Amino acid sequence: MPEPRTGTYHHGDLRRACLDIARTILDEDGEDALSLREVARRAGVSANAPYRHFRDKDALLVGVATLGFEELQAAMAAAETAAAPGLEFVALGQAYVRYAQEHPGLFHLMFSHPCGRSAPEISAAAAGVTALLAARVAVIVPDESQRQIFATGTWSLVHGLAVLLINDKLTSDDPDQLVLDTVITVLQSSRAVQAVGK
Amino acid sequence: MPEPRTGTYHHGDLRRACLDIARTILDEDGEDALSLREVARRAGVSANAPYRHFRDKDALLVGVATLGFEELQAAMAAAETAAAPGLEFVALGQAYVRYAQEHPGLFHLMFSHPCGRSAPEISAAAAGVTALLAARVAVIVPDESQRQIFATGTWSLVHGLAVLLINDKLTSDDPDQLVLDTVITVLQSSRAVQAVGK
DNA sequence: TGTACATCAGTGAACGCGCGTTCACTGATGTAC
DNA sequence: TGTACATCAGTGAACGCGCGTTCACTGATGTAC
Repeated sequence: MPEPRTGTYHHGDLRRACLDIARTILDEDGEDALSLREVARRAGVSANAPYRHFRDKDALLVGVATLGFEELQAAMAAAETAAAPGLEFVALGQAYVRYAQEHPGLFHLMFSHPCGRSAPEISAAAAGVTALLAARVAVIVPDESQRQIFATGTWSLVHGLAVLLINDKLTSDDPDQLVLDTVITVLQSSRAVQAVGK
Repeated sequence: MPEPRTGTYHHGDLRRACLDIARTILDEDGEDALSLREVARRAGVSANAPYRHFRDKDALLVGVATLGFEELQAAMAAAETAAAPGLEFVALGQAYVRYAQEHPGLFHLMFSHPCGRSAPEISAAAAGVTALLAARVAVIVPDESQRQIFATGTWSLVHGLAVLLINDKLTSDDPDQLVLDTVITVLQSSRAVQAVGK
């Protein structure tokens, strides 16, 4: 990571700086406050310097969203590794919700911005997250025919929690516990399904 | 519903017209396309005529979001009434997801716009929806201590499905079936929990 | 090692745009007498 | 029933703003010889 050589004409790593600044703006002031000009301003650079690194505003957004998915995946993977045996899946969900709460603006951009519908870069990064979930589901749901619906259901559950918490539609002083309680309910159901299956 | 008297200076019911037009813009062109000026334009009225009916742009948004919650509640109530015995809860979820898919822009405004955080009008309308869910939960989950977590979990699940479907993160050619499958999974869990409780 | 030159990453001024909002106004409506 | 007048719901022009983006430019960097 090349430190910006102060005093020089060139910035050092303006692309990276723009991405970081955009993240900060998103989380602190929300999507409406995120403009290319504001990013340039905070980077201490002229209004169109970012155009050397991003074709247009959308390209910046795509970059930030992609970064977000990669970070989310890393956070989830770390939580899964650190989890107590048997609680890996719950840990994934908790990390997911935690990330959303720590980066509400970014999370919103990642999942709700129109640019995410067309950018393959974002889709690829998002696929990393879902793959992580799918792998864990494969471990805890032996019945293959149940896996897809279980994965979709739990992902939706956790995503719904994240979104509702972010938007103050749900309040909890202990989101980790909330994820645990709700996900455990579904986990029990999966055992019930297996029992029924026998 | 007073029809606009064509040819007269006065519009008839500009307030209502603005709300309807705003809804349409939201669903057809998204939140970014929704401006007071565009609403006025489509209503065939001068740019500041809406100010006779809304203090500012936020007031219009609050009005639209409130309308949305009332409509959502009505749609859910109707679905609940029409449902086959035992499937009322699933019907509520299906109606919820269906409404989201039919009105993606509006749904997004209702749940994700900052103005929703401060407007008591919106909170009140949203409470109507959650009350509907809570009432049904009370019927199907006899164990009172389980009700809250069950209500939160299922709401999140259904909300997550809605959001992910709207944003193309999940694809399904039969959303009703998807809701049924995922919610049923949780319903089975509730029976499992009851069984365990005995 | 030194120099010429292509390329890269910035600058600063300017563009047109649509927006929210305000102003002074006027035509339409409805009510008191 | 007719009229004076207050009020309501519009008009049209204008404001300042920040935005995305483009232009012609220049200083810094790195490479070929």
